[in-house]
Amino acid sequence: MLHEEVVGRIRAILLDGEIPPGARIPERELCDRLQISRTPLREALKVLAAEGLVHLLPHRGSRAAKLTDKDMRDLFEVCQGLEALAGELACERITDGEIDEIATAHASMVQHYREGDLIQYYRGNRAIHEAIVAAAGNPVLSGLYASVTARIRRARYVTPMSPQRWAFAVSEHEAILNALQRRDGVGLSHILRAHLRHKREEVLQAGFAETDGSELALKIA
Amino acid sequence: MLHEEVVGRIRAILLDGEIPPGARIPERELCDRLQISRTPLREALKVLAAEGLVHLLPHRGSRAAKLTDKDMRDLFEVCQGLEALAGELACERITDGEIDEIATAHASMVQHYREGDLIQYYRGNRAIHEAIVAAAGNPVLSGLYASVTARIRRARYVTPMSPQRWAFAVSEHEAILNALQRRDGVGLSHILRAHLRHKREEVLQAGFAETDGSELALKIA
DNA sequence: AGCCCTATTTTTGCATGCAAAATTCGAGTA
DNA sequence: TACTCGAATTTTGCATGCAAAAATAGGGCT
Repeated sequence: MLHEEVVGRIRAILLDGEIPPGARIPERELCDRLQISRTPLREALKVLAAEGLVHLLPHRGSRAAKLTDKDMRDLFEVCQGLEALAGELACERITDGEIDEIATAHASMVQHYREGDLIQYYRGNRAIHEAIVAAAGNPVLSGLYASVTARIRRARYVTPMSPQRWAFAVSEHEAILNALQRRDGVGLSHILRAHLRHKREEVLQAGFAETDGSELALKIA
Repeated sequence: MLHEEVVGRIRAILLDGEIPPGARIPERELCDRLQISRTPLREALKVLAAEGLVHLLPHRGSRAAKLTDKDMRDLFEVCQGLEALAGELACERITDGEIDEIATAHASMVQHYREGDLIQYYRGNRAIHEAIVAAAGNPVLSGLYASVTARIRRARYVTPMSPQRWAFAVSEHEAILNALQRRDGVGLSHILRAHLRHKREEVLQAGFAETDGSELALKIA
């Protein structure tokens, strides 16, 4: 198994919440599961620590990172900046074909909205945001965006929405598509920022800051 | 020696160009120099690879990353976005005391300009940009900024400037300080973007894309 | 019982060793 | 001389083992 694959698999385990935020990362257990020894596992953990997904405590092992409200706010803030930049750049560089693809994805997402399928709606939603970032044609930007969005993915794409809020989010997406089709970079960047600001308020209001295992147990109980 | 220290020291070696871009990273030699074994060294190299400072080639070791013109453009583009965001946030959050500190740093930088001391000018310049980012009060942003700017540091703060260009850069900095003092976030973000765009054009025009050891040898010869 | 101090166990962090892959070197050929 | 093919050497990637630190358990004390 390649180094990048190890990193990817552990990342997935963390993002899925299989190891809940704040919980200790069972080194030995992961070694057994991934069929690797401690050396490559620990290499991967250090990389994930640099990404912010893992906290390393000297001589005390590693824990799945736990996001506070402040972390969440900071991450959304940066995400707004990155998507705004991506929107502007995308409008300069996107091809007609790519716009058509996004329009198709948009239509499909709206269909899921009409059907009330939140899971599929979120899936399409995320694909659109990622397509816009990809259209910016800047791999550095794509990389930072991937790293930042990974950390807020669950909050962003799991939080339930009120019918009003959902309807409004869809209308924002209409505006996003529209600005993209007009290649209005400044307009698109403003809409994206507002769109994400709203999402952030929603997430924080829902109290989605991550808890450690014990608090989680309390919440579930 | 702590893990973070190992990463830091290797990063410094790479940023100083002691191991030139494109050159092979001599594992054994670094082990001797840092007085550590291969295990912690390799952990650090994987982290630096995730940061983009090192390229890992499976079964072929690691090399100091080499920036192409495109990489440089992409990095500056993202840097523009990050500084613009930082400028807006800073105007919302910066204290009067912090503004005074930046004003002092600015005055000192202008003095270095008058004295024609480019090295000291760049040092002060960098301190101001970093202070603005710090004033944004967003550690996630600060982290990404640090990582992006590290990669373009040499290009950004080493390229010589024509007298006209230097004078203009100073005038841009006057405007930056002014916007900050007026807490004009939108204005500041525009100035910062333009400022960085000009710097990027300058750097690319100077042909600062990084070369590998052999090309470097040719340039020096 | 509650608390603290010590002995045992577990876990961490790193050096080392070994198999596999890649690179280098050299002999043989054209 | 230039080139190719193959053996020797070096380097990489990982499993393992060991010393040090931390967590845990247990016994004695108040």
